[in-house]
Amino acid sequence: MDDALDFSALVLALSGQLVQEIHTTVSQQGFADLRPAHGFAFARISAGGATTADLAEHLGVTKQAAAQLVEELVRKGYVERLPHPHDARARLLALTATGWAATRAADQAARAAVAAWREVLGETRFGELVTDLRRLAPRGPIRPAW
Amino acid sequence: MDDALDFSALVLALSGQLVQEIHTTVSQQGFADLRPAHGFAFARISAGGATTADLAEHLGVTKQAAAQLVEELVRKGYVERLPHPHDARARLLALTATGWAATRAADQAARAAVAAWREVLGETRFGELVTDLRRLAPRGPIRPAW
DNA sequence: TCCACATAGACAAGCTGGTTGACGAGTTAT
DNA sequence: ATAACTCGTCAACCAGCTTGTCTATGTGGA
Repeated sequence: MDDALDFSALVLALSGQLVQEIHTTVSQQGFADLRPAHGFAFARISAGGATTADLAEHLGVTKQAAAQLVEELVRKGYVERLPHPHDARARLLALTATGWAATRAADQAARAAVAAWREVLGETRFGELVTDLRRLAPRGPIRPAW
Repeated sequence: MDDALDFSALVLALSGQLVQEIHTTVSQQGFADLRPAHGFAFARISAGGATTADLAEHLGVTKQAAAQLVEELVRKGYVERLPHPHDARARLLALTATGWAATRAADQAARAAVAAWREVLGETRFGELVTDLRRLAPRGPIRPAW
C-alpha cells in the first residue's frame, strides 16, 4: 500500500528524464547555448503577445530576472523585441526564425521521448494514462519547479 | 494524435505541483529553512553510509557543492558528520533527530498529495497508473532536473 | 483637465549556489 | 616503498537570481 512514495519518485524521475532528453537532443541539434529553463520562456513567447513583464509572471520570477533572460536570448539570436502597438513603454517579444527552429526541435524531442513511452505501454494503455494525467495535473503555466 | 506534447506538459506540471506541495507543507511544519533541493540530499543521507563524495555523485554536482550543502545542513541542525569507521579521510553523514523529523514531514506531504490524486482516479485506475509509470521511469537517483 | 497613482522596463548592488583549480592527509595497488 | 588515487578543504570566480531605485509612459478619478 506504499505506492504513494513510489509514485512521487516515479513522477519526479519521469519528468527529470523528459527534461534531460529534450535538453540533450536540442543541444545536439545545434542549440547548445540553450538550457532547460529557456524552454519555459519559449513556451510563453511563442504563444504571442508577451512583454517582459508577462514573461516574468509566467516564469514566476522578478521582471529584472526576466529582462536579463530576454537580453540573453536576444543576444543569442532567438528572440527580438518589437515596439508595442498600444503602449510606448512596453516591447513586444517575438521569436526569430532561429527561435522557432529551436522550439520545433524541442517539440520534436518531446514527441520522440513520449513516442518511446507510448510504445512501451501500447496505444490503449497510453491513452488511458494521458486521460488520467489530464485529470490530475493543475492548469496554469508550466514553470521550473526547484 | 497530438497527445505527445500534452503528455510532456502534464508530466512536468504534475511533478512541479508535487514538489511545490511538499515544499509548502514542510515549510509550514517548522522547516522553513529547507528548500526542495535539500530533499534529494536527505534521500541519500537517510539511506545510510553516505560520505560527502557519495552525496555529490548522487546529486550530480561537484563535491565542493555537496560539501557546501552538507555544511549548511549541519549548521541548521539536520545533519551530523561522524567519523568514518574504515577511512580516516572520510566522514559519515547522518540525519539528526530533526533531520529525521523533516524527512518524515516530507514523506507525509508526498503521501497526502498522492492520496488526493488516488481519490480523484479511484483505486483501480490509480493502481494501473502506478504500474504504467513503473514501466516508464528510469532507475537511478532522483535528482533536480533544471 | 489635471494630478495621483500604477506599470514597463533599465540600472546598480548584492546574495546564493554552483563552478574550476590546487592542496594536504590518508588509502590502495604495484 | 612508492606511485597513484581519493576524501575533504580552501580560494577564486561566475551565473542567475534577488531587492531597491529610477525614468518614462499610461490610467482613472476629482
